[in-house]
Amino acid sequence: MSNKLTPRETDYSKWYNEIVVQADLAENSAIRGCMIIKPYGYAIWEKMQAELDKMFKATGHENAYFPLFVPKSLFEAEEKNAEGFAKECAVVTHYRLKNDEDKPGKLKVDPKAKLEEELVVRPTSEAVIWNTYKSWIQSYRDLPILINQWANVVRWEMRTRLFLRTSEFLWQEGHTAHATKQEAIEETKLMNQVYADFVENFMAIPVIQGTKTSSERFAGAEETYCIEALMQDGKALQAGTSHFLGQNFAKAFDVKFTSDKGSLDYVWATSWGVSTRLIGALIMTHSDNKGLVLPPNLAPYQVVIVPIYKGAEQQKQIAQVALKIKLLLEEKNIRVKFDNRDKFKPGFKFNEYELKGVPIRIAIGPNDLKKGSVEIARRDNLSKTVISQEEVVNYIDLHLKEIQLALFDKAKSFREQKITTVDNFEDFKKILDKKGGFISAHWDGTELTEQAIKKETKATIRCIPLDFKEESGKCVYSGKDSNRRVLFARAY
RNA sequence: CGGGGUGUAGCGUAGCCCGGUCAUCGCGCCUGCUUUGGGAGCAGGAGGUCGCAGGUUCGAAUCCUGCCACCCCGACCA
Repeated sequence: MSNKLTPRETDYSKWYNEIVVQADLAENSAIRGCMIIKPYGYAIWEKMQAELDKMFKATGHENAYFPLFVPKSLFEAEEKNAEGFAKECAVVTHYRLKNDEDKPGKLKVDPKAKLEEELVVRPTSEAVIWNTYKSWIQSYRDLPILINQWANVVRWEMRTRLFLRTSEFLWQEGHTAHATKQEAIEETKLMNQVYADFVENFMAIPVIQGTKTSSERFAGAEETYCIEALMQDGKALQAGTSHFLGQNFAKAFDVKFTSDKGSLDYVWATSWGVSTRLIGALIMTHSDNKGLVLPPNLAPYQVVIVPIYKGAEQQKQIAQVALKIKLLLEEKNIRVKFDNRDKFKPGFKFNEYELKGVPIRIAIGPNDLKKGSVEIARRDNLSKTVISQEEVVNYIDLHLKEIQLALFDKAKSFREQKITTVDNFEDFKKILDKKGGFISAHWDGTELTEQAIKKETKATIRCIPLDFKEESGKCVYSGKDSNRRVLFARAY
């Protein structure tokens, strides 16, 4: 934490490792790819959780919790879903260890403690949850069920990437059950909209809403809505998904209900989730070479006060001013940290809080005591100004809001500038290599073309934007007719 | 699983080709004094199975063999 760090532009892990998270447990490579989220990083996640939770509640959802283990027989019930995840499942086969006779002091798996049925560590919870819903649903009066779960899941990826694709990650997964197809589709869209609102308003990350092509769709879904963001290095990131699951899970788990007309029907389902991947998105959208840049709405503390003093007497005087300002700010619900540690010098602290992305820093020194002033520094544009102590509360209140908007605007204009409309494959490849970002192009709608483009360029169709305009044209690859453009990009 | 690379103190590294006061340097850590408006200075100090196991040799971080681990690129990633 206290080393000098000189991050390179796209090598985020180099320094957020130090401040937010540790990529893996160096001592134990068996669990490489798992995250250790340090307190500061976790505080950001807690803030995200809190805000999302409010939005879920406001749209009628409740929290619940389901088991970590999924019996294999349940897991395989929905075929497509099982097939999609099968290759990345951690599986529990035994439930006991015993002393190893051959190696004193060591343990080994007790072969007698083999489980009758293997347990899959959930890569997602549809199976356990729908197995439960079966017993909860009989009548249309039991519907809808609108439940969210905060949990960890495990996906044994061949290749992990800090925050973006870790072996274990934290997320929320919503699982809803509905009486009608229409209602389930509405729910799917609504939650995608909730995600878009959260990511744009709290995280200050502009997103594009759209639907996935069939090949990019969630295993077992009939339609996948998503929000796609663009990182500073020009690569796209899927920031959240909301799935319309049709009746696939209801059929797999035999979940039927008696409708208000007396018929026996299968239930309609949705699921939706966002994960700690969003922290990665946050970092890769706003950060600069000095470290993180946090939007005020998510910063664990929005303001840090750093005292500058010589000697204990002066430290005491400055602390008085600092604490007074802290109280006044807190009355306005502004989150403030006063860093009065004597072990570190001001210059060191300045750099540390820039690395941590604290939106506003207040410095108070002997000059300020004399003049009744403070120095204010903004993290987003690194500007500094001196204002009087009376102005502080209003000034900061105003500027926190301004920083929030400024971050969003900056990210949005960056993204707009990185969306390129392209009409032939030569340009497609050129833009992809030289400029990156999203490419808006015509596509003939076939999986064949999609795969061919992916193979040749590594670009995939990120989404079919919801707000597309009807427009006739020719597929950028095959030259066949197309009536709308889709967004391609190289993605994480 | 293929192709390439790397393993030396908490972190980052030099040394390896050509074996012999070689275990180097920086950061960090500890103690003391001076410092404090942008990552402090000086002085002193602690910290090492040189990835592991064999082999060659009077002598191995260095050469040979085997193994292990990690990184990058591919395959894979709803």
